[in-house]
Amino acid sequence: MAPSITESAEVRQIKQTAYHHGNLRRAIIDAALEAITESGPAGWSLRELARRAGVSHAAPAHHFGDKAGLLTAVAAEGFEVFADSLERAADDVLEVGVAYVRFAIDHRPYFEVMFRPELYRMNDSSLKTARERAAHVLVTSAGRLSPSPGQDRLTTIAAWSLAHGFAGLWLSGALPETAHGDPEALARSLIRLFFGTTH
Amino acid sequence: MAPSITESAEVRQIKQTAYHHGNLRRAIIDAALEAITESGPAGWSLRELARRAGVSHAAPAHHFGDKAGLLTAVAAEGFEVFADSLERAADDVLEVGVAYVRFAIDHRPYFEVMFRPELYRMNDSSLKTARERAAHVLVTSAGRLSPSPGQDRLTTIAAWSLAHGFAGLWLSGALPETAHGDPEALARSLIRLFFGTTH
DNA sequence: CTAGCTATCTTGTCAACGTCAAGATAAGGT
DNA sequence: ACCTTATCTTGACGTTGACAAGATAGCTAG
Repeated sequence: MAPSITESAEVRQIKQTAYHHGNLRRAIIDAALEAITESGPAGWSLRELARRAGVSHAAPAHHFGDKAGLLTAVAAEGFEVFADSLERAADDVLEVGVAYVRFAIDHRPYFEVMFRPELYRMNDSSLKTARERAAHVLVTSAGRLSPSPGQDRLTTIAAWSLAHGFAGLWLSGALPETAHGDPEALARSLIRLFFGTTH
Repeated sequence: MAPSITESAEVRQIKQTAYHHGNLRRAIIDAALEAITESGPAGWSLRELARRAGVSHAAPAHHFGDKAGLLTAVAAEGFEVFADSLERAADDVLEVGVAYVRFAIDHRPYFEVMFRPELYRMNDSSLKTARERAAHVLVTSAGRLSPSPGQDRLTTIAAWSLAHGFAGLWLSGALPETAHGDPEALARSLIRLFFGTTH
């Protein structure tokens, strides 16, 4: 550290009084993810995020425009991580479902924004492409499970609903006490129960 | 103004300038349901609801305490309508699932609050009893579907997840274009697909 | 190396918000 | 007829999202 000549990036990261933050965009998104984890996608303010990042109250606006803009960025990033996770499991249909549930639990703040379209702007291009990338994995992998050729569509929606519903119920704490334990293992059992014991 | 004899209830309902509203609690909840339908469970203000009901900005506080109090009342009422709907279908397991989805779509504003515990206070007693009443129907009816006696718990969670997930995906508009049409008929097909053709 | 250009951040402001406190009004029982 | 209580209003305070204008610094051309 402590470079002698120029105000390098390292110095800027350390001293909080610097005029330029260095990577405020990332810092605000990270602060938003933290805040969403603590109190949901609406339990915080832009000004609070700015305070956490050590900048003035109007600084975030330059990067995101407004609150919906920030949530659009969060949702877009979420769909990208989501699509990556699903694609990594795309070979095995069971694992796609497990990856769906694991994403919701491991990346809860993303998940809580992504499926709440009224919070952000769905016409964002990077968001749309990532979203379609994730949907593609779901449709192609779940279609393989179809018992009869005419039921691809139905089977896909069913598998998707099962994973999505379990994730949502788990996150909202609505499941009865008997459902405690490891959510990933439980999800695996659920999917197996439905699609036979092919795995 | 200047009523001749008595300020009857009819008069009070008509003239908006009356000091007492008549049934402000109901009016505010109804206004909240409307506002949630239009812009989600966070896209409105208490003051806006007061304006819609034609009362001053602080009037709602007397009935609900604060915003979370109002949302608690909405959630409690929602769980009661929900439990009623499920109980009415409790004979037929397939119909319980259909009733679940239909409630989410027909009473969307309730549904959007009920499964977001961070919005309200879960320790409300009337809310808890209605919530347990609904859960009881789900557990007992879905348990009957279990293929083997040891899998009651898993079967219940699976059926619940399927209905809940389909409802949530439908409401958020996340399903692909191929899934358009009548959601109730689609839900019926989904449940049949999973639990065999016993119906 | 320096002059200016542009991205980035700050400061100041505004209307609207949730909440509280204090007062006004009406309803209903004694 | 009174008066107690529930209901609603008025006014205020600190906070919020958004906007406008100014300050600062990194970058590029000359």
